Formats: sequence, structure tokens, C-alpha cells
Amino acid sequence: MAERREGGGLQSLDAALRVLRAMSIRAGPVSLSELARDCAMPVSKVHRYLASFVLAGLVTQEGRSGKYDLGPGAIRLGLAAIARNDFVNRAADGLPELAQKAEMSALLSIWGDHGATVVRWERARTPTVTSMGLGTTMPLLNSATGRAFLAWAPRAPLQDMLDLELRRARGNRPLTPDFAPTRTGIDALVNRIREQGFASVHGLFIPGLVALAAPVLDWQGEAQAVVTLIGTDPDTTRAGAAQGRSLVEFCRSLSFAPED
Amino acid sequence: MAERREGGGLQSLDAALRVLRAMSIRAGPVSLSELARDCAMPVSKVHRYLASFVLAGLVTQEGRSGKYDLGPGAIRLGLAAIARNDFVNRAADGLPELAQKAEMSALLSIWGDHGATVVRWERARTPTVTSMGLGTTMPLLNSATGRAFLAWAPRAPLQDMLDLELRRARGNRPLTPDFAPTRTGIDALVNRIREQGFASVHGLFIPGLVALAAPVLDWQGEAQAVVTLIGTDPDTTRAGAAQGRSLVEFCRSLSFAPED
DNA sequence: GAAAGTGTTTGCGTGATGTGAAAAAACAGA
DNA sequence: TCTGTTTTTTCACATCACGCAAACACTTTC
Repeated sequence: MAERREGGGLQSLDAALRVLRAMSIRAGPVSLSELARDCAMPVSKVHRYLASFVLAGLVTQEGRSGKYDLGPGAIRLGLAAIARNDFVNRAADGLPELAQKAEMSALLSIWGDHGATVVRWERARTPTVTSMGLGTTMPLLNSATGRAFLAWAPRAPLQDMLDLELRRARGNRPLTPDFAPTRTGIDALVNRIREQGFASVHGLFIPGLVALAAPVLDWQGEAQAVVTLIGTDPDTTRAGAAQGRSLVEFCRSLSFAPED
Repeated sequence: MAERREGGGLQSLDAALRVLRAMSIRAGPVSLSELARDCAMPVSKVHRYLASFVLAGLVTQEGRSGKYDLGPGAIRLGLAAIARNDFVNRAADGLPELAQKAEMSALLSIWGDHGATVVRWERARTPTVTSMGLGTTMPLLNSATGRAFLAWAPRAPLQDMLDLELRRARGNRPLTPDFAPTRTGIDALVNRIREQGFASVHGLFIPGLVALAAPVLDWQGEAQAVVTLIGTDPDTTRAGAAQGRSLVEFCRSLSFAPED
């Protein structure tokens, strides 16, 4: 066969790992023949793979039914992976590329005790002059970054700050021109943001600047961090703009995806 | 040499899985040659295995350093394996209610090769510790979570880490003010914890924070998981405090109750 | 800036080894 | 005890993984 040999290393290993993935997609114990059908492989082939997986502890075989299931070795492996996987550092690694592609400044924030806090900063080629830097905390309602946390982070730790900003907004209406400073107004705003996939503001936090922000989600579906693009061109916040799509795609690649 | 056939199925798969195991034992990113030395295999062989693992997403290669580390696919696999555990599922489902009732952050951990690993996290309004989150591993002696495992998990898998932390404690006494870093000191600590029904520390792991932790026990009376409450009020660790009783009751309701 | 050193990746021929079909064994229901 | 189903083992063959060594990338040294 003169077909394309894809980048993988060992054919048998690739096949075996496909079997493993098929097992992890299934919700519970699987019989050998079901697995073989899922993977479109001969039964005996799958059986031999499983024998090795069982030996390694990744898979266990249920006593009487003969069905196979993921075992304690898989848990140990996963915990080891979980322990060293750090969303923040992974995101930080890709920040320069994102900033370059979008031709905007990119920054990475996490939720700290005093609000959304900037922890990484990547300048664009044409630096936008701002007074922000590492450690800056952003407001919840008037910044794209804050709004992304509002839409995707668990509500409880945000609640105090949300109440505070709502009180301030009620006393000074022009601060929040694009939504009503009430519970229903907030809900509508959150829905709008989640539907669009990212939050955006133009000139709200800093006049003359526009920003869009999207979340990096963990396996609980909560925002672990928020990535924000800052620039001067109002067109970049339009739905369908290239920058918005780059940002969402970037964050999606860092987020935890339950399956394919 | 067709004499001795071990229980496994495929030789190459067995070898490849030994490589995977070696990776999960290491604490962080590993270079190719280190891995090869660990497994006593030729470098090129390990490299090809890794190529397949990378293709499957189980392993990633760090940008420019060339080192390899466990990747998101391993997380997915591990979470799928954890999801098969009914104890963990039921505990996770009840976590939000517990956190709300106790007005503290609640987290769920299970034991991995590198210590107690946080798998689920439910935040309360009280401040979130910035450096902790999903995937954090907790020390055995200085955290309430670790101590709960120490008191209720089978000793064998903990022994290595216990020895390690004891050595460290002996060199730095202030780390463990409330017990002697000796075998009898540990025994006394364990007895105290078991008697009280939950483990607690105040400011040991993180200054200014208090925590209480209780186990979810399986039919053998061994800890399958540990539920921890974290807050700032020292009164919550007092014997008889409402939070402690809620926590113990919650864990007891999850323990020892398979459907059939 | 060239040269040497370390570590990773890739070709290649060979023979061990994984493959598929089919037989054998275990199991369940009738 | 006999069928239908699913798991396990057998076996001859051609493939595919192995190890060597050369190529390549990157860092350090003079």
C-alpha cells in the first residue's frame, strides 16, 4: 500500500490507543465484541490489546460477565496528568502567537481575591498606550475581561463584587450604557455574551480602546482564566471578525474538551 | 525463545505501557533520554512510542525544550475512569449543597501517585486561594485532606510519601507543631483524627486558612475519596461545630451504600 | 565565528512478532 | 444435554517494529 504514512510511530500502538479511547468514550463496562465493532477491528486483535492493558492495570475485566472497564491504572495516570497540567502556563505559552496573528495586545487574567487580575501581558507590534500592567485588577462590568468571568466563572465568589459594582452603576447610569443594572439586566447580558462566545466592550473601560475576552474552561466548565485582546479598531469586535474567531479558537484549544 | 510467555498480549504494547507508567511516576516533564534510561530501552524505541502517544493526545511535547509530558488525553482518560467510580460521582453531586450549607469552599480529592489530588472544586463566597485549584496535589501531613487519607486510606500506597514527608518534617520542626514526626507521633495523630471523625488544620498548609476533611469509605472501610471544607473562621474546626457535623454526616451518607 | 558536545529525530535491512481466520473452550438459556 | 453466543487460543505467513547508525537541531566552548 503506497498510502500516506501519517506521523504516528507504531501502527499497532496507534490501533491499541484507538481501542483505549473507545473505552473511555463508553459510559460503562463494554464487552469484547462491542468494542471490536466500535473500532471496526477483528475481535482477536482487540482481545490481545486488552490483555496488555489489563496487565498494565489500565483496564480491568469484570469477574463473571467478562466485560472490560477502565481500571485503577487509568485513574493513576489521569491524576498524574491532572496534577501537572496547568491551564495558566499553557495559555501563557500561546499568547505571543495569538497577539501576533490578531495584531492586538493579548493579556491573560485569573480571578483573584480582588477581582480579575492580569498575570501575563503580550504587546502587539503597535503597542497601545495604557496604564495597565501585571497585577492590574479589572472591573467586573465595564471591562471585557471582567464580563468574561461574569459569564463563565462560578457566580458565588463574584457575588460580592457584583453587588458592589451594581450599586455604583445605579448611581451613575452612563457607566453601563448597554445593559440595565438589575438582576434581569445582568442575566440578559450574560446570555448575550455566552451566545456570542466572547465578551467585548469598546471604550467602556478606557476611552478609545476596544477589547474582546474569552474564557479558558476546565473540566467543570468553569473559567480558569480569561484571555483578552486589546486594540483600537472598533471593527474587531464585530460578530464574525477574524480576531474574535482567533480568540475563541485559541481558548477552545486550551480548554478541556470532554470528547472529540 | 518461545518458552516464557507472560500474561500480556503484545510485547510492543507492554513495553509502550511501561514507558507511559514511567512518565506518570516522574513528577514533571521528562527528556527522551531520561525516559529511555528509566525504562532500560533504546532511545529510538522510546521515541517511536512517544510519537504514537503524542498522536493520541496522551502525551505532549513541550515547545522548544523537546521534553515530553502527559497531555490532555491522559486527563480525559483519567476522568473517564474516575467517572466509573460511584463514590466519587455521588460525592461530586452533593458538593454544591454542602458548600452552600457550610458557607465554605468544598473540594473532593482522591489519592494519586503524587498525593491527594483535587478533582472537584466548589467555591464559596469566601476568598479563593489563588494558587490552588483543580488538580492541586496536597501534602500528606500539613493539609487536612492529606491527613484524612493518612487516617483512613490503606497505608501501603501512602508509605513512600509518608517517609518522605517525615524526613522533611524532622529537618524543619515548625512544620508540624501538633505532633511528633515519629512513628508513634503519627499513630497518635491518626488515632486523634479517627476519634474526632474528621481531620482539621488551621493555617498549616496555607496561613490564614482553616480546613476540615472527612473520608468517603467503601465497603472495606477504606477511603475512596476525601471531602474537604476550606474557610477562614477558626471556630469551624472546633469539636461540635455545625460545619464539622455537616461534613461528617455528608460523608457518612455517601459511604458504604452501594445499590445492591 | 568555527568546532565540539549533547540530545533528538529519521532511514533502512532484517527477523522477530503482530495479524486474521478459524478452531477450541467457556458460558447461557432452553 | 443440546444449541447459539461470546471469549480465548492456535498457527502459518507477511508485515511491521527493532536496533544500529547517520542526520539533524541546539547549546556550549574556545
